[in-house]
Amino acid sequence: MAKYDPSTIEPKWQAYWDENKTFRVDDDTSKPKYYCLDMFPYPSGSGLHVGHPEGYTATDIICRYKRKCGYNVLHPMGWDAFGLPAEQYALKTGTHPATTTAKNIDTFRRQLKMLGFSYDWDREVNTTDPDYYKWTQWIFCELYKKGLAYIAEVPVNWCPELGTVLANEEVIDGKSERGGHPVIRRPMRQWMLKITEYAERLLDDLNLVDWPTGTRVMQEEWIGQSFGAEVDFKVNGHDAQVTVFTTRPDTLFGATYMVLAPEHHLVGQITSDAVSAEVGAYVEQAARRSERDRVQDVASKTGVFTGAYATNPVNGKSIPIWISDYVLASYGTGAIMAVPGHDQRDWDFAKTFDLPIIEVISGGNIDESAYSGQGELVNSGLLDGLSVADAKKTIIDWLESNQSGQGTVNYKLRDWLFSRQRYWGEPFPIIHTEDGEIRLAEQSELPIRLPETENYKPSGSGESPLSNVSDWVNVTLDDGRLGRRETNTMPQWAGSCWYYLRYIDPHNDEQAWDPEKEKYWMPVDLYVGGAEHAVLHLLYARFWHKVLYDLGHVSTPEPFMKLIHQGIILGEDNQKMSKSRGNVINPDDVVNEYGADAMRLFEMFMGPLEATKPWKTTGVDGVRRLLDRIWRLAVDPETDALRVEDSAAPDDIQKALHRTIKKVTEDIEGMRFNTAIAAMMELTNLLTKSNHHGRDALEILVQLMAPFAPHFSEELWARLGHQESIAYVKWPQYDAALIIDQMQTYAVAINGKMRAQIELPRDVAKDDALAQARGLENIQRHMDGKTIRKEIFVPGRMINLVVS
RNA sequence: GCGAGGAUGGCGGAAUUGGCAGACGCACUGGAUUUAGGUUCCAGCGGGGAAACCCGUGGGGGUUCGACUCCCCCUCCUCGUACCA
Repeated sequence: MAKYDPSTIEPKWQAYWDENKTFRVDDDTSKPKYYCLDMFPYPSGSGLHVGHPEGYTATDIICRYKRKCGYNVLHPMGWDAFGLPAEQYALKTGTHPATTTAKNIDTFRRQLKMLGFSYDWDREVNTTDPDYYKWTQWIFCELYKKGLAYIAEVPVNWCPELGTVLANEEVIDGKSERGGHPVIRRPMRQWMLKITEYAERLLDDLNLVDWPTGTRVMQEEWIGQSFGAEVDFKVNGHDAQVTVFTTRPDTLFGATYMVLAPEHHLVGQITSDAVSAEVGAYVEQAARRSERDRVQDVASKTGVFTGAYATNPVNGKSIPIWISDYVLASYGTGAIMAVPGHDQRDWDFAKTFDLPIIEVISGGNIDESAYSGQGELVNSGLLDGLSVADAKKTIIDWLESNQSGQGTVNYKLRDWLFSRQRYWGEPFPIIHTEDGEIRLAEQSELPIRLPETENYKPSGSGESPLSNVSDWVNVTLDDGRLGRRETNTMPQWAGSCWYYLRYIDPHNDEQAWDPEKEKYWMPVDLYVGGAEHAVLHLLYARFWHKVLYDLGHVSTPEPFMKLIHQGIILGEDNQKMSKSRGNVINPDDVVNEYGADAMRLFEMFMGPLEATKPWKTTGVDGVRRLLDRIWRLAVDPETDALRVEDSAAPDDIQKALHRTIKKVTEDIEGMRFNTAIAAMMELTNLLTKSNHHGRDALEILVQLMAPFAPHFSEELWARLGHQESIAYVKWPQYDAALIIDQMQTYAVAINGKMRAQIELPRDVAKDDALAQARGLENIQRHMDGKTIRKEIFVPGRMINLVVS
């Protein structure tokens, strides 16, 4: 082999790493730890696309670098393998989802190994493995015992076509995200997790983590904390009261009507006979539309008067009670007091139905629009003359002392719908006994395995296919009672909520993980994955983690300290890659043509990690050329002999070498891989141009390349005469003294325009520098006949002469 | 609407955070080597201009000796979100 040939050296070194367990990690607590986590993939049937290796290459570079810096690095990989596609494939072909999943995982693993990622494969986890989901079930038991899991009849997104209930995020425009089938709302018995109980801490503890601001903001908005008050309005002529939530209790005197959500439990009770038909029709119509549909049309307001009135506790005034779908049943109390003077939605509604509008905050013009700014309270009795902030305090005190309400904090966050009507998910460790008890499995009974079956069809009633497997569903308890297993399964999020903990101790069959190991490895230092998980996965995982923290199972309040989202890689046509557009790049093809190291380099060279950027196959030529050139610096392409000399590097090369060490080190730390590669290209260009083959220079360059192009670097390192893998060879250090220039090039400008350059000693005195600059020929020419007004001297950089 | 991010050569992108705009790479052009090249090497490559110079980082204003960088206004793009009381 004369030329650089990735197709022979890459498999060679992958085999070497496998055989020597080069990247196996021990719990060596004498070394500082670094836990670097990739979001594990769903092993789809189509295999890896080029987007996956982007994040994985970035973390692999960090990990390989950290190892060389003496860290004990945990860098694992696994499979988030439950999910609908394998089940749908089973329906179509009869292939068991486990078979499909195993096959897909084999493809993914092969592709990841092909790219030379330094995972500790002994720690691979698979969410569908009973030895894994045993502990997912165990965590559910812990949640249940803590009172955080409950059953509720909740209106859910029922998709008849898929025979399953979908999460809100899986419904787009009233259609299922997968397949585009119609979705309707229907109440169903569901498992819920009380994530709302953790709302405040999930919000506050965002301060403990180093996350992208966009992601933090999204989580904050999703949690949606707002401060306000609950106010009780007595319904006239009924033994009932309507409690509303408002963030503007200061505007209580401006409430001119109330609105209940159509689903509000009091609607039936308070509606007067005269309008019951009309109200009934409106309620029915609202029920047919999904919540998402209902909020589509923000501009126009609809609603119906119930015929009932309520009394404003603060002034005893009677105000009409309406129903409208602009009030959401699932937020706050499902009822509002309407203050059209100071809330645009209420204003729009009041205008539509000709309801009175009263000004209670001065400063706006309520004839034109609602005024939501600051101002002085007016028409508000005891609040008159106060500021908005003071009025809020005063009225909350008044409400509390008059038993008419209290200050509260409200959240947009809702409890987590945690059951799916599917086969291919974790079974709940729950038996419903004939006498109505909900019996949780003992730990010794876990895992509750998925039964083998040929029938994956949804029962149609809404129950999962598991209900078809009667000898699994029906059980007799030790005490002789009969029972039915829970037939719902857990959502795909379940397994991904805690996989990072299982990596710590993946083969433990006594417990989910050893607390001592957890203390050493947690928290995750760096977590890299797609921005599409900014809210759901990351919020759910944080929730579980906090519960586990409260139960003493983990030692840190937050699981993921630093978070980075890799950008999306577009097709060469600047469009999102998709099969239908035919612009998908297959990593296998790229590796075949250019090699894995070139693929890795190019993924990093394209641009900043977090940016969205288009793929360009000819661009791979550039990084491949880098590898070829470095190769030729070390190996004679004619004879395949090493052509390294032991001669010392001249000063300019020495300087460039140490500058490159500095640059690459800092860029890796800052995850600026594109500029790190550019720096190595510059060094390579210099060595090539200088025809320099010094051992010192080459060894350093190979070391710097090692995290980026690991096979290539191992091969050259070995050829350079080293017996050991380069993986743990100490990262090169730069000598700061060698980087300093004794002479520096200054730009000399007149009125800010660069007119000349001058070489000056590093420690040149200002006056000296200015004098020399003034003497330059081109400077003289530009100053001719003008007076110097000001002289700027920036040490090491430039001189600016201001003339007129 | 709201929130976050962005706009720099033909293209992807750099710019030590206020100090020589366009590093590095792709594409392209010219030259050398080669029987040949999707090879290698050398040189060029923002626009205008023989040149001196002039213009140039989405647009407009401002601060400054000096602005891709800071401030104000506007346009467009991408992502997220959407009556949350």
